[in-house]
Amino acid sequence: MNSELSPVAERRDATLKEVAAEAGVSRATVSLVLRQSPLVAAATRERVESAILTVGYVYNRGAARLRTGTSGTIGLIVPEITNPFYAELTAGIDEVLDVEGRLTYLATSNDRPERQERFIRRIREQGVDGIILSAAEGSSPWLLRQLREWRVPVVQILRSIAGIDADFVSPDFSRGTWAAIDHLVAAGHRHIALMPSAKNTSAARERIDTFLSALRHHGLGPGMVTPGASSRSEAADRIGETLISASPPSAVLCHNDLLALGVIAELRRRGMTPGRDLSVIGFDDIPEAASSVPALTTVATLPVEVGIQAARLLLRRIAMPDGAPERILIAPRLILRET
Amino acid sequence: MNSELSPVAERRDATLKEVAAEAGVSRATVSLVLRQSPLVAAATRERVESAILTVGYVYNRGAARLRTGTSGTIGLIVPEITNPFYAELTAGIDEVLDVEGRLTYLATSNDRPERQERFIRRIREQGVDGIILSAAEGSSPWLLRQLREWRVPVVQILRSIAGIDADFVSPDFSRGTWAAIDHLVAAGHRHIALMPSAKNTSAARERIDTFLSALRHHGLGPGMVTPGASSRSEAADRIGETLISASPPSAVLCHNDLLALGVIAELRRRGMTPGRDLSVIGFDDIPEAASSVPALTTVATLPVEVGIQAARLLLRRIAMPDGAPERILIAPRLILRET
DNA sequence: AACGTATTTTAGATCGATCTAAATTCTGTC
DNA sequence: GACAGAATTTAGATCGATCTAAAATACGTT
Repeated sequence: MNSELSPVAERRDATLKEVAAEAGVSRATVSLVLRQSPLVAAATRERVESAILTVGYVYNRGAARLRTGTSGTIGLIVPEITNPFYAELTAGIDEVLDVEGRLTYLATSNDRPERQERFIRRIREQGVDGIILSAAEGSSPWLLRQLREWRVPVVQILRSIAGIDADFVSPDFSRGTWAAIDHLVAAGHRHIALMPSAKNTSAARERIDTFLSALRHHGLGPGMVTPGASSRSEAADRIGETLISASPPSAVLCHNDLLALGVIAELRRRGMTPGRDLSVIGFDDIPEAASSVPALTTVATLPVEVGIQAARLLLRRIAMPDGAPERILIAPRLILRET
Repeated sequence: MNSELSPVAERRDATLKEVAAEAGVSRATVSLVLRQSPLVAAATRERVESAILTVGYVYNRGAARLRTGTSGTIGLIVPEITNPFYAELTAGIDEVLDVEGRLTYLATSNDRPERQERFIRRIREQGVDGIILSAAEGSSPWLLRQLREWRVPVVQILRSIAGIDADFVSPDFSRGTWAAIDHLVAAGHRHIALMPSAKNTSAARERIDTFLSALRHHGLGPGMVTPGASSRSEAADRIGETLISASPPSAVLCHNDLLALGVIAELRRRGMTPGRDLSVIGFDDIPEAASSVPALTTVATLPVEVGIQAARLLLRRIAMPDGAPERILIAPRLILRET
């Protein structure tokens, strides 16, 4: 290298002012061109547009936000992005926002409320136009009230914080649970167990309640709920304990596919055949469900669709902050495979 | 409800000015308090801090960026978030940025360069401080040169655009490939195939080149490279075609675990035993690899670690824009299971 | 050519923070 | 109590856009 101290060029992006100078018009005119205003004459517009290219202009959205109050961004908070369900959901959201020209801030809360609140504070500082929230386990209802007071549009997904009538998009877990139980009962099962999530969320509680009602409706006793699990291996342990109990079930409905796959693995380890010795049904229909051996029977919850609907609802809410809250439930589909 | 037209309160967030009024000091002083300046007297600081709470102040980072030129955000571009590898990588990045107090814009390019460029333009308008990029297939080298000219710090991950000496973090695919081939050769295999990705990326080409060199090194002919695949089912088709060829291989190394799982599924469908009739090795060690039946032998590429290193490197680069480019390769681990 | 109307363009204030340079207040000393 | 020097506080300009209200220009009639 030649110059030892080569001073950083410190080239800042070109601004409106430079474009205006290049095109020989005022800043206000350039601004009008940028916003596609019909006010400006065709010839002027062309001159400005080529000036924009020659000076390499970059729109400064932060500066614009100062006046317009909108940033073109939204925040997405999920418990964990490594869960395939949330990954697909994120893809659905991204699809909608991309065509709308908006950007997404992503954060994973790891189900820790304080991390979630930290993130919310930060995106508020950035001036997000709205938030899609799958609340961390243990989030306080106070949080949602706070957000409402701040007038930040929020759409909740999958999990809803109790006691507040807010926008909400989710698979219809209740309907999915009914479908699974009806199917098992029709197949002759009389002793059915539920393996719930170890997490105490609205989505988990809803499934337990529905499970119990469905069994009662079919006249099948109080119903057996195993201890909760939150990973494959925990699910394997739980099903192991359950199988040696006094009256083991002939079918088990699991909170999600990961747990169901854990159950299957344990059955095979014990030389049992999933689908014959114990029927297993999961929730979600993650890619692995179709390709596992044996293939998993499951309730598909269509995460991409949930994401798309959530994004669309948020956009509507941003446009109409005082409209009535909506509740959108995506109908799940029972997918019969081998277990 | 009582008031039919309840006019939207249009309550904007409180600003520095209001805090200043409440605390009886100037805006400048409040600003100093916010930035933890040692200049301000303890008593004043306290007064300001309580004023901040009582008026419900929200820092406006957009306004600050106008003066400071930094936004506290970075952009992350991945081909697809639904790939478990990228999901874990994202989690690693998120972990680092959370403790650093920064926010992440997430976008998925779906391997479409125009979508990728659209996203880059948008985050530039927002003034991102840096970008972590896993370039879409077919990205032009021009893009990276452009970014450099714009002086946006960029760290590439996994895939690197040719011809430019830039910051790069990736699993050491070459080393992983050697480890897998050495293992197969030591196990007695003489006819080894590679099933590459259908995508033409640097990561794919590197694996093919290394595979060929490794075989040559072991004196095992030119080496057999099957047509590429990019999904489980494509992998199944490809391996089907390969098995009926004149001299079928006794082992196959796959571009990633998803392809390897597709291969295994096809073998089972044909009544063959993976690991005996055909050895199969994947790349990545996604969660499913450990739990599939039979469990998949694979080269673990430690996505979380890659994410963490990439985030740290980007932060270093933002702090020192003109430092020498770094290349960080994460050593993979061969995990022997049943295939 | 003069006039009224319609079309374009612009000057200057503004959004909410930071920065600079200067003003103010506080200390300790004599 | 006056003064130098340190510690604290502040007025006002500034970042890059948008907005308002007014100015400049063009156009069609008579």
